[in-house]
Amino acid sequence: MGRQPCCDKLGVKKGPWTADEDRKLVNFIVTQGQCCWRAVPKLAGLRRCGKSCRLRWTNYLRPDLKRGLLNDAEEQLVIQLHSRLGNRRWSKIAAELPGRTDNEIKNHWNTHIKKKLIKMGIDPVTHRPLDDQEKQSSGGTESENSALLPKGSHCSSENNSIDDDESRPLDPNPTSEQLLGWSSAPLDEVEFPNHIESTWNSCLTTAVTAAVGSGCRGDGYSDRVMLEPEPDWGWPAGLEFKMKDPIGDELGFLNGFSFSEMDLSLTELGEIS
DNA sequence: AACACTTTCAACCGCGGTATG
DNA sequence: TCATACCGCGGTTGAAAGTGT
Repeated sequence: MGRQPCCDKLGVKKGPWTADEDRKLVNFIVTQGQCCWRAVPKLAGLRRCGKSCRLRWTNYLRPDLKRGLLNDAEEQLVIQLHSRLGNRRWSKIAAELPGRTDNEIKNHWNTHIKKKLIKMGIDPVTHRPLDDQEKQSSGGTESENSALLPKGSHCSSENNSIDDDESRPLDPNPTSEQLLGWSSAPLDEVEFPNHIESTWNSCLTTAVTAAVGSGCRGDGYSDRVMLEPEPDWGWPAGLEFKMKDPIGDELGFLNGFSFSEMDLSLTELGEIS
């Protein structure tokens, strides 16, 4: 003996919502609040299934929703988060963008961002340059195939914006540095010793400490830390510290923090050399 | 103006995890 | 403990709007 069914499938209306249905649903939720969705259609006088009501409310009628296309900053944040979380975390991505729904972000990704990335020569699934992947499939070396995750500055307006000027011819074979807007110096890769990989926090702390010591800023990711030189400091090369995440992506991540803001000593630097 | 084709996005579907009886 | 419904999620669909010829 289980629960009662959510709704009688017979007589349940499907398809686009009418203004009258919207009004009924909004009136009900505004006056009664969100209770169990199963009861909503009946109490609100709607011939809809509760699931449909919930979807309509969360994706369209909620008063705190923003309208219109995602702006540049939101788009960049989506790209950044998608590089870490992938397609299976739209709800987590949406949680980082107030007023936006997972459905909206998913749609925007599929209709706009994906195409822009492809046009820029970046694989929207792996976030690596497409030509790098060709090299990899034809036997490129590990260093040639350095993974490139977009970071805060990756798509910033000053360096490498995803702009709307689609008439401008694109470099058919952009280098990874061009894609990132970094200097032409090669990336360094530091493999962490096993003992440092004992926990995510110790890895991150060590990498961040190294970054501070190197005069870099950057972003923390679930499985790596991307480092970029401060433009004014004249640091010669971008650095990438690659590390495993022993815990998994459920641990959370750090959004666009500045290394210089973190109070870390430099004593752990020796651990990665 | 008319048609074909493409793009957009709201809504649906089905699945997995959780709650309930 | 088990069967079943609820909930939330990601993937997909299809009607409407937009664009090209």
